[in-house]
Formats: sequence, structure tokens, C-alpha cells
Amino acid sequence: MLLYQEIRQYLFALIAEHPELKKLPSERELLEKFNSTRITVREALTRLEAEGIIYRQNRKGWFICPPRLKWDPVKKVNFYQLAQEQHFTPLTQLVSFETTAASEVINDAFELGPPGEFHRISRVRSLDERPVMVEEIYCLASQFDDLQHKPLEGSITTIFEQDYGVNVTHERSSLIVTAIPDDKAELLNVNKGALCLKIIRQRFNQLDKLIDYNLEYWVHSTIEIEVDSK
Amino acid sequence: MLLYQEIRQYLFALIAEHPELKKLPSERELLEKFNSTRITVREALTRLEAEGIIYRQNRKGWFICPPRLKWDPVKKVNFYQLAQEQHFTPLTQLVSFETTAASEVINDAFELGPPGEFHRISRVRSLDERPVMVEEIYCLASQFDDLQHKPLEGSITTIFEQDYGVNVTHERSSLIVTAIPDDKAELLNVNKGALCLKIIRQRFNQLDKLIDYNLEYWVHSTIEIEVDSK
DNA sequence: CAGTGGTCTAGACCACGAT
DNA sequence: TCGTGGTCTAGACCACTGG
Repeated sequence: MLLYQEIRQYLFALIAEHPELKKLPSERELLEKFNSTRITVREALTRLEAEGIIYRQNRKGWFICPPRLKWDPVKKVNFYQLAQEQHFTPLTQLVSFETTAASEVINDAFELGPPGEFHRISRVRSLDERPVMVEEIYCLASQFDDLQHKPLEGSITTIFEQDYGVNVTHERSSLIVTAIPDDKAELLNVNKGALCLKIIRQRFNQLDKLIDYNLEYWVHSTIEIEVDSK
Repeated sequence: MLLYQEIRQYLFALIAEHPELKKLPSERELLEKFNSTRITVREALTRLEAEGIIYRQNRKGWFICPPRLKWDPVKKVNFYQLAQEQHFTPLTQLVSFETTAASEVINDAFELGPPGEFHRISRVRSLDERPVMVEEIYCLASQFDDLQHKPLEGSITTIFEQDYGVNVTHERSSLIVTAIPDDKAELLNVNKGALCLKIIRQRFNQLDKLIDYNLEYWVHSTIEIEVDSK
């Protein structure tokens, strides 16, 4: 068996046998144990990372992943409720609020002719103090005047409904596996190039008019999608 | 800027500017161009791989990813139809057929008491000659007698319906990002530890009885999930 | 056969974290 | 201050691919 596979096996068993374990031995401890080098040890570690079994924190070490949040994109459940049902402690933090022009892709999604002005809300969501998702929400500045003074760490849907009388009736989500953009990686406290599930959610009103355009980047090991269909 | 980031940028631009390009320069060409080493060049390449922009074929080189297949897990569309609508040439190949006991997880999913006997169908699906997904289908041997003599490279659903009068009425899918198991990596002609979207599909009849249990491993860069919800 | 990526050695210096 | 992972050098041998 390949050396990095042996190291992987060893760590896999270590994790299985010690459910209380939070942190792995350091890379240098491992290379001594296996008479190897950092390259090889890191090969084993990055495989386990790709599998969603461990994750790293910049210069702090390698840690074992807690269970994934299960989420059904078809059902409308808010993040707080979902997290609490699954015994996580949720937290949403506002990163930034701007009112500005948006990229062509987003402008086009709103089917505007000339470039429009948008609110851009950036937030980070955490479970048990671990950042798991960063999102960017775009909506029309003209439609949601004074949005910056609303409680933006709570449910945006609720603000749309209660403060603006705007109801989301249906949405379209697109999911791909990719790498987290560098600027978002920092917010999530993960290394650059880390894997994510990128979700683009477009939410519409009953007239099929786009209400908001939402970019979500989930740390890949923190989420599991569950969908029912008939 | 970090050296591997520069190399990544260079390759990213190279790909953007040459839409007809299929294959990247070799690792050794790149390290000479950047006066660097293979470790660093490979860092850049694996980042692009994680992003789903390039993929490798064992000892053949690094290649540029074609567009992703878009799939809606809620709608029931078969693979052939889906692929053709999106201008791919689909192919399904039977890898193996066995009748055997299954793992505890699968046995439990069928809500059997004592371990049951299962058919286990393994298939590989390709788009334009590139393997994109490997699947294992489990169903009860007692329910689908003589299944091995049916055309197993076509639609299993159709066989269930037409040959056995068994209709699937609803299903439950679970999706996670993980690494492809080594035995499946070989079938997909990707390197060990490559990323995948793992989909577990459980399909039921109108009485909520499980008909089949389906494990799908999609090469992560080949698929995009699209879901509508109301 | 030459060229490719897969695996591996044996180091190095750095920025940042915990203390 | 010391330990951590992040980045990088300069090689090596191997298995497999392609011509």
C-alpha cells in the first residue's frame, strides 16, 4: 500500500475509534511517526479533507468535522430553525452592506435594460461558532429603499414581507461543486482554494419577477442536501 | 502574488482566451516556463481542478472541462434524454451484476429484519466518451427475479415498470461533496481521491415501500444541480 | 522509446497562532 | 517565543501512455 494511504488509514481509524477527538496530531508529529516527509503527510491529510472528514484552520491545525447540516432546497425553512432542529447553535453576522452597480450576470438576471443599482448584503453564517457559509444577496435598491436600516442579521425574507409587502412565491437554485473564491475563504477562516458547494438562488414573486439573487458558498464538509420528489 | 497563484492565473487566462484548447501544457513545460518546481506547478493545477475548470487523466495530462450536465433531481427525466437535450452523446455501460447480501446500511433501508439478498448493478455513464458517473443500484432479488437477463444498460425504471409491474412514485435524494472511493475512481478514469458529488437516491412505490437504493458518484466538475421550488 | 503524471525524499523560510 | 501550517526548492524513481 502507498505510504500516504497508510497514513490516511491510520488517521481514519484514529478518528473512528476516538469520537471525542477534535484535533489531529500536527504534520510534524505524523511525519516522524511514519518516517516520512511533509509532502506525503499532507497528501493523506488533503485526501481526508476532500472526503469531508477533517478540515484545517490556518496555522492552527487539522480538526475533525462535526456532522453536516441537512438542508432541503425545496422546502422553505429558515436557517435558524433548521440549525436548531439539528441541535446546532446558529449565528448570522453581517459582513458588509453596499448600494452599487452589480456584475453583468446579475444585472441580466433582473432583466434590466441599462445597469441598475443594487443593494449587496454580505453575511457569514456559523454553526457552533464554526463559519460554514458566506452569502451575497443582491436586490434592487429602488425596490427596497432604506434596507440598510433593517435588522440584516435576521431573515431577509421576513423583512421583504413585513417591511415592503414583497412576497417570494417560488425560487430556482443551482448547485455546483467548486473552490471558494479567495476573498470568501478568509471570511470562512478556511484556506484558499478550499472546496465548497456554491448555490445560486433566484427568488421570484407570483408574477415571475426576480426579487433577489443570492450567492451562497458552503464549506463542502458542512452540508448535506436532501430532496424529496414525487 | 504567490507563485502558484501566478501560474493559476496564467492558465486561467490561457483557457479563457483559447476556447478551442483541450489539453494544457505538461507539468514540466510549466515548471520551466515559471522557473519553478513540480510541487508548485501542481498546486496551481489542483486548485483549478478543484474549481472544476480542468481535470486530469492518469499519466495522460491535464485537460479542460467541457460544460456541466444540468440535472434537476426533482424532475424525473432519464439520463439519455437529459444528455441529448444538452447536446451530449450519452453512453451507459454495465460494469457488473451480482446477487448477494448487502451492507447493513442498505439492508436497513429496505427495512428487512434478517439480511436479505440483493441484486447489485454497477454501471458507468459517459458523456461524449468521458466517464462522468458510476452508480450502484441495489434492489431485492426476490422482487426482481431474472433481472440479470434484462437490458441493464438502458432505463432500470422502465424494466421495473414493464417487466415487473413495479412503479416508482416518489424518491428521496441525499447529496454530499466527498472524495470518490478508490475502486470507483478507476472506473471513472480519474485519480484516486478525486472529488465527487455523491448522491444517494431511494425510490419508493405508492405504499412507501423502498424499490431501489441507488448510489451515484458524479465527477464533481461534470454536473450542475438545478432545482425549482414553490 | 520518450514523455506523462504519481509518489516520495530532505530539506528551507515564512506568517501567524497560542502562550 | 515556539509550534503550526503555507509555500517552495531540487531533485528522485516509478507505472503507464503514446507513438
